[in-house]
Amino acid sequence: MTQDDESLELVKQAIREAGLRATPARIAVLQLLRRSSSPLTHSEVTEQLARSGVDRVTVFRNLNDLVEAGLLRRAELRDHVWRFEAINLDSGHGSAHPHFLCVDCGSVSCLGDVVLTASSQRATAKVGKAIEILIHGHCNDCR
Amino acid sequence: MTQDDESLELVKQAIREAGLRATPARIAVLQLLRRSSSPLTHSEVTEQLARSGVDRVTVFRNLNDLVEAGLLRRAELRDHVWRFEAINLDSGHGSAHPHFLCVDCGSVSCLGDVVLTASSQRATAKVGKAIEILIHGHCNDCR
DNA sequence: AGCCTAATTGCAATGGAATTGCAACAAGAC
DNA sequence: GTCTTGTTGCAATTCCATTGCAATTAGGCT
Repeated sequence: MTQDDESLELVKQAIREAGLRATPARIAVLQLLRRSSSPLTHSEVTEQLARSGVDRVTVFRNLNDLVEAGLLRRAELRDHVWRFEAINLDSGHGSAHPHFLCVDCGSVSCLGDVVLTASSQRATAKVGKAIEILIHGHCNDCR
Repeated sequence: MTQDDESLELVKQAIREAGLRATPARIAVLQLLRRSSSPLTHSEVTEQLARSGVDRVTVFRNLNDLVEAGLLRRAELRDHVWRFEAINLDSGHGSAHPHFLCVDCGSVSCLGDVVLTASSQRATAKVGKAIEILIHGHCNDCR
């Protein structure tokens, strides 16, 4: 079994486990993003998959479906265009933890041990119940 | 001189110092945002100023002009909508501060006094330079 | 106060991302 | 194999943001 066959099976399995059908278009989208070293925009994904005859709208729906299924993450830089990134399951996504989003390259890093000060937690609670903390900035690779 | 006259003069002065003409539409936009306690979207600003007969496009251009002039800040809070916030050098909103975005109703609050713990700041610095902290959650009105 | 010019406005038209409706099609359970 | 239901492709549409252009006006100048 080649490396590609293996990754193909992993991708199929992940899609099915998420409750979606493993269609060629869906597989291609997830595989492309898992292999990409940086988040891709919808049009970048479309461009790649147009050769395989996949429709723009299908790419769009699949990206959204995969986000909803928890296999992709939607990131937004400052150009008002959605970017999509595969979520890597190995790297401890068990408990909720803050993320750092680089507004230059779009990469997302996990900040496992970042927390608010006690007084900040109280201030936040006054406004509502926090479910996610996201820090925007310029990552060290982009400077 | 009333409070309003005073703030009107301050707004006019700020616009002129930025190298722009103090037109009624421009004044209204900046005044509205300086009085708002949270960032407003373009459509929220438009809605407010439509009564005064200001065109959508004019609002748009003025928001952009004022951002370019350094009087407003454009924030992207992950819901794919631009929000604009006055940069007021004397009072809190000048420096970067965290925002709380309700994922239910989309309302935004400013959290002036929320900060990370010292160790969290160090952890963040390892990844990069933070420019905005964003907290998502359910606001108290939506529960 | 009145004039002049460049900045600004309003309106209509345009651009482009994202979405929807629907008929045709295919994945996967039986 | 067949059947059901999720999925796809295409065209049309919605929504947000921007642009071109003629009409208007702010603010410097006399």
